[in-house]
Amino acid sequence: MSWGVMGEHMMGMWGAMEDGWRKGPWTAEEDRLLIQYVELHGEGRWNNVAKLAGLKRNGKSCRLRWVNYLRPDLKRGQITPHEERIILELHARWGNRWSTIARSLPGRTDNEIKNYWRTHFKKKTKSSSDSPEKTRARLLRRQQFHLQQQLQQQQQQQQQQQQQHQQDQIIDMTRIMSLLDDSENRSAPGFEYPSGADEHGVLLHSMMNEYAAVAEASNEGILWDSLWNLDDLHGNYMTERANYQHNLAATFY
DNA sequence: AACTGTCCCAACCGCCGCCTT
DNA sequence: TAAGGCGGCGGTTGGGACAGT
Repeated sequence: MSWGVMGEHMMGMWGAMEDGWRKGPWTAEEDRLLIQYVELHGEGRWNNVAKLAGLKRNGKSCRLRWVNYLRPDLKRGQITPHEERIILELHARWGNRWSTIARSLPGRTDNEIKNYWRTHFKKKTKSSSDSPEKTRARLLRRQQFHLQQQLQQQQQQQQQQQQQHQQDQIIDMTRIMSLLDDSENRSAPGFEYPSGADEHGVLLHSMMNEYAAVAEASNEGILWDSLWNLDDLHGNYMTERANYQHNLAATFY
């Protein structure tokens, strides 16, 4: 049963309007009204939605629905290995600043990344007690399930791909610039990075060179692989960083 | 077949900072 | 300058789907 249909079914229960506002799952009709509102008035001024669109939802609920679900530029489907690595990398640097992390992943929401981190981190700590076979089987099943979902979403994504490609190139440069900032901040008082991270600067320069080398190719896959494979050239740094990530994560759970 | 555990995701809640008046 | 409103953010919850027992 879809959320929309279910929402309609549950109007009586969920729809109970404390303070005059509806809560719970959104119906297809509510979605339609919200999309219509944003098309006409743009994002923001969410408290006006009730007045102008006739929705019995408060502003926060409308904003959340739009940002996390209805926005046309959202990327559906499973988090890719590249995205996963970016999440790990940025989480190691910024901690639970999900919205900040989300800004580096076009089409992904803070909510999505937050959910992903929680479930996958929990899985990792827990699965240490599982047998490797069990873990593999579970992952395989899940991959098959997601593959089916991806096929359905492929067509939709193809339409967005061209726009996405341009955006990704901007993000690549943003990443490099933020690393530059980070590199500068390392000398700032109070900054602590794991020992062995001296190669950070070298890594950064390698990335810059690599970026310049592959930029001409204008191939997203090559670009990202080149950037991320650099990690493997800096084993010590990565080991230290992994420890750092582990310790950081441990402070959150 | 029924129950249990796990994964995943949508949605809500409460807090905080910014902006406007 | 203070107060109130609003939007953004991170944490948490609830529940469906699915697999394992």
